[in-house]
Parts: sequence; C-alpha cells; structure tokens
Amino acid sequence: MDYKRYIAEKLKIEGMSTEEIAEAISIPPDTQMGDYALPCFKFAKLLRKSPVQIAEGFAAEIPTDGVIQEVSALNGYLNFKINRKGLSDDTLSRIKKEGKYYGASNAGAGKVVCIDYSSVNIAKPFHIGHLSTTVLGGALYRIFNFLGYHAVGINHLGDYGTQFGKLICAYKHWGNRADVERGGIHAVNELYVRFENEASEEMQKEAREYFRLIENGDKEANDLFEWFKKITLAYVQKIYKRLQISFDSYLGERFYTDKMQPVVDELKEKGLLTESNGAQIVDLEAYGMTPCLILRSDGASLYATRDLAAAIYRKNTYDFERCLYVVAYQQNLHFKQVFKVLELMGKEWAKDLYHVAYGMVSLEDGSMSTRKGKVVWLEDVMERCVDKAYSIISEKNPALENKRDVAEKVGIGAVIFGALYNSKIKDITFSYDKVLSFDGETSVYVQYTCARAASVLTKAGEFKQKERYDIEPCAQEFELLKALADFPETVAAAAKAYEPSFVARYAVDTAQKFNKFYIDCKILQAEGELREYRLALTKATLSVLKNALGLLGIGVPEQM
RNA sequence: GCACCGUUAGCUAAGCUGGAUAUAGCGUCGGUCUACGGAACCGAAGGCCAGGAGUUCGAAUCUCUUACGGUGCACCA
Repeated sequence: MDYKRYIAEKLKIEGMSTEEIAEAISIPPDTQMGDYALPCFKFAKLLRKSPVQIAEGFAAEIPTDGVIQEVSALNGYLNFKINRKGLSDDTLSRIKKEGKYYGASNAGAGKVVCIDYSSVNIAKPFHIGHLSTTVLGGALYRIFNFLGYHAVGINHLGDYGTQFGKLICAYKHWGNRADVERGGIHAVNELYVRFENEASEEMQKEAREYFRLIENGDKEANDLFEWFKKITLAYVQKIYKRLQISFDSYLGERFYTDKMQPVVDELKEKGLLTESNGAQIVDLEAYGMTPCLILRSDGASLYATRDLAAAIYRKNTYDFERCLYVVAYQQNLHFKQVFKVLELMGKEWAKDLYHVAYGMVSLEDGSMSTRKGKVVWLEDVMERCVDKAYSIISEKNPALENKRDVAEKVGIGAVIFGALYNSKIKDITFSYDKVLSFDGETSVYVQYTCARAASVLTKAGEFKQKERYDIEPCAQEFELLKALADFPETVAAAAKAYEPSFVARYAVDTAQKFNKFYIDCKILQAEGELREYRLALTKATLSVLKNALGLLGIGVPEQM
C-alpha cells in the first residue's frame, strides 16, 4: 500500500495535485513524531497563514480511519501515524504470498534493456579493477529482470586491436604450446607483458604484420588468436560462475569488423565526416567536445567506430528501450562523443543510451600496473576471502556439514558486497584488510542475521501463518515491518539510479532492525499468538533479505 | 589551460527531488558472558558537513567561487 498517496488523497490544497502533495510528504527523523510528515512551510504564501496554523488546521480537519491512526501538528509539520496493525498484516501477508517475487514488478513489461558490462579483454586475466563493472552490471541485470524488463547481458569482448598482433609475435618468439596449456591465461598474459617490456623495433614491426594477418583471415594467426580466446573464456567462465554472472551475448569488437563501413558511409552521406590532419572525424566543437575520431589517417577504424556500429546493431537486433554501458568514468568523454554522433546521425534513440559510470580502484601504494607486476588478481582475492570464511567456520561451527559450500557463499559474498556497498561513482582503494573484514556493515553480517533467523524457524517447527494477527506491533517490530514494507520501493529506486548500492544498504539496514528485534523481543519464548506473530515476522525478514542479497548475486546459507 | 567527478566524525562511508537535534560501520573506551547462534546487542566519546559568498521562512543538499584530490582532452582500447 502506498501510504504517501493515501495521505495525499485526504488533503485538499488548492493548486496542488495529489501527486505533488504525495511527493512533498517526508519521513520524520523520529518515529515518536509520526511515520509520515507534511512540512507546511511551502503553503504559507499560498494560503496566507503561518505554517503552524496551517498544520493545526489540517490536523483538526483530517479524520482518522483504519489506515491513518493519528494526525498531529508540530512546529509547522503535519505528522501522521499510521495504523501499525494494518501495516503489519498487509506486509506480512504480502511477503508470504509473493515470496521470492516480493519486490518484483511488471513495470518493465515488454521493454528490453541492453546492459554492456564486464567486457573482458582476450588474454588478460581479471584483476581487482574488473570487479566493479562485472558485479555492478550483474546486479543491474538481475534488478531489471526483477522489475519485469527483458534484460540482455552483453559481454563486449575486447578482441580487436594491435595488442593481439603483439601477443602472437611474443608467442612465436618466446612461447610454446605446452607452457601455455599448463599456465593458462596467466602464461598468455606474461607473454604480452614481456613483449611490452622487451620487444625490439623489429618485433614491433612484426607485431603489426601479425595483426594484419589476423584481419586478413590468415589461418595460423587466426587459429592462435582463437586459441587464446578459448583460454580466456574458459577462465572467465569459472569466475563468472562463482560471482553468479551470466550473459546473453559474447559478441566482441571483432564482430563489428564488417559493420563499420556502412557507418562510415552513413556519416559521409549525412555530411558529418570531415578530414582533419589526414584523419576522418566528426567535429563536435559546437557541443564543447573534442572531435570524435572515426578513421585514422591510415584508414583504420577506431574504438568509437566500433561502438557506433555496435550501438546500431544492438538497436536493430533488440529494439531496446534503453542500453546501459557499465564502464568506468575514464570513458566519460568517449561515450559523450559516441552518443552525440548517433544523435547527429538522426538516431532518435540516442537518448536511450546511458553510460553507467563508476569509480576507479587503486592500491594503497598507488595505481595498478600490470607491466610492473603491481597487480591484485581477482581470483586471489576470492580465494583469500573463501579461505578466511572457511577457517572462521571451522573454528565457530566445526560440526557444520557443507563447510566448503558455506565458505564459498560467505567469502564470495564479501567480495561482491565490498564492490557494491558504496555509491558506484566513488573511487576505491583496495586493501585486503577491508575485504577480509567480516564485521559490521558487510554481507557476512546480513548472512549471519539470516542464519539466526533460519535457526529460530527450524527450532520452532511448522506453524501456520495467519492473514491477520490480533497484535499491536511494538517499536522494534514496527521498525522492522516498515523496512520490510519498503523493499519494493528500494528496488525501484536502485533501478532508477542504476545503484545496486541501494539494495546493499537496504539489506544491512534491515538486518540491523531484525537484530534489534531479535535481541529485545524473544521469539520462541513468547506464547500463543505472539509467538506465531514473531515467527511470521522472522520468516518474512529471512525471505526479504534473501531476495535482496539474491539481486546482488549473493547466496544465503541456512547455517554458517 | 579546458571539461567532468569527488571533498561529511581518527578511518570508510549514508544522507532520495532543500525541511524538525546530520546517520551508520570500523577503530577507541565502557557494558551485555544462563546464547531463540557473541560473525551479535547496548552505551560513551568523536562533526563550523573542505573554505567563502549567494538564493530561501529554512541549505550537507541548489547557484557561484576558491582550495585540495581524481579522471579525461585526435589517430590505443
């Protein structure tokens, strides 16, 4: 039930729609004052009365009913207390009824949202910097599906560029099949790094030649490339599986090789292409941007050219309602340029493209550098988190049966949650101390809370949840209930702002409220209807927390 | 130099379209040790919300400006 709207409908203010009034309704800082409040300062001019008088006038006018229990005026605020029992019964029965779909909606029915995320580079292992796009995109993918959209996950593979010529060149000089098969992607990456550090002028030239061979369909060069690609995909699949990440498309940059010429032709035809210093560009000076490079002076295509082709291809293929690019903010200008060029080409859907930018990861002693070997591999972080979880479990709950599975859920959960808990735009300094901390505002805290709740429910045995309880919720119960009732709104807000962190913070906040309830209100020791009521509330909390963590790709063990 | 982003307690951060004494976690100090699971709970200390100006009845929130930090600015992706 939408309480703000309900309240707004009871109020008649000249010149204001119900929607506007509903939007003006806020939540008081202290529950003692009320559950909802309408600040009346804005209306002072309109009604030619002081805010205090206005609030008092409304307080006297508005009747209480089954939903609004109390209306009061305080310092120019009109405060509402809602019927707690009503909210309680509604929320509990709704969560019971909707179960794992509680919080979902059909708001996006019939709409396609393309989400470009993770987008691995062939021959490069995942380091900690790749975590954000992967896990943010994965969460958005689930959130949009949850809201009824048809989400299309796209892994726009970085499989095009002169670096693959370099890689093949390095392999031909220094590598061999056995070493690469044994060492996997790291062995491949080492070859590339060695090339960057040691390659002679001669080899640089050779590398350019190899790249040309790939482009021209040379069998040996392509076989090698495909082999490296296979190794990379096998490697990332393992990581994706653990992070609960999936894609619907793995079309990489190379796929667009033959789709760029039509774009270039169209740009030319529309008079957007101009020559500058030998290169073909779209001049964006009128929009305060540097030009968008379409073709190099040697005629080769560029990053932007492929992104233009890809955007058009995606629109034609999926007819998306919007398309998200989950890419670090370093690419701000690039996407602004690409979107603007599409707009200038007359693609009215250019407005439906969004760059979901996020902050960068650095290490405590500066930024990462693969070449210098200053890098934190994602799999190492995952391993260490799982190991730590395992050792804590072994210590605290040695009798637990599936320790490995539980440690996986807890450890990987901590990795994911660490990347999703803060606003995505903020930079992150990676430290093992932080990811390995399982206290306080963490996924582990939420999972622990769930385990507690599950344990209580197991001990209680079967019980039948009623539609209505003859119970007036106490303060702790009511705070928890309000949080549970808030979940659908939180999910919608997270989608609107492209901020999975809203869901992460919601989970911690709700877990905190459950723990206060858990400490102050004994569940199993309560008797009769109260006991059942508290069990129902516990069950509802567990259900909602599972949904919340599930959206982030984090599992909830029954015991830990 | 220009553009965009950030700056809130010792540290890491919340704070939605401006609203009633600015929230948490970590760390510190002190409690809850008969636990429905202590990976928890309670309490305390800790803040001129980077500085300045403006708009407003009211600003952490909006505008301008300064400082500091980050990122980007043509043939890499």
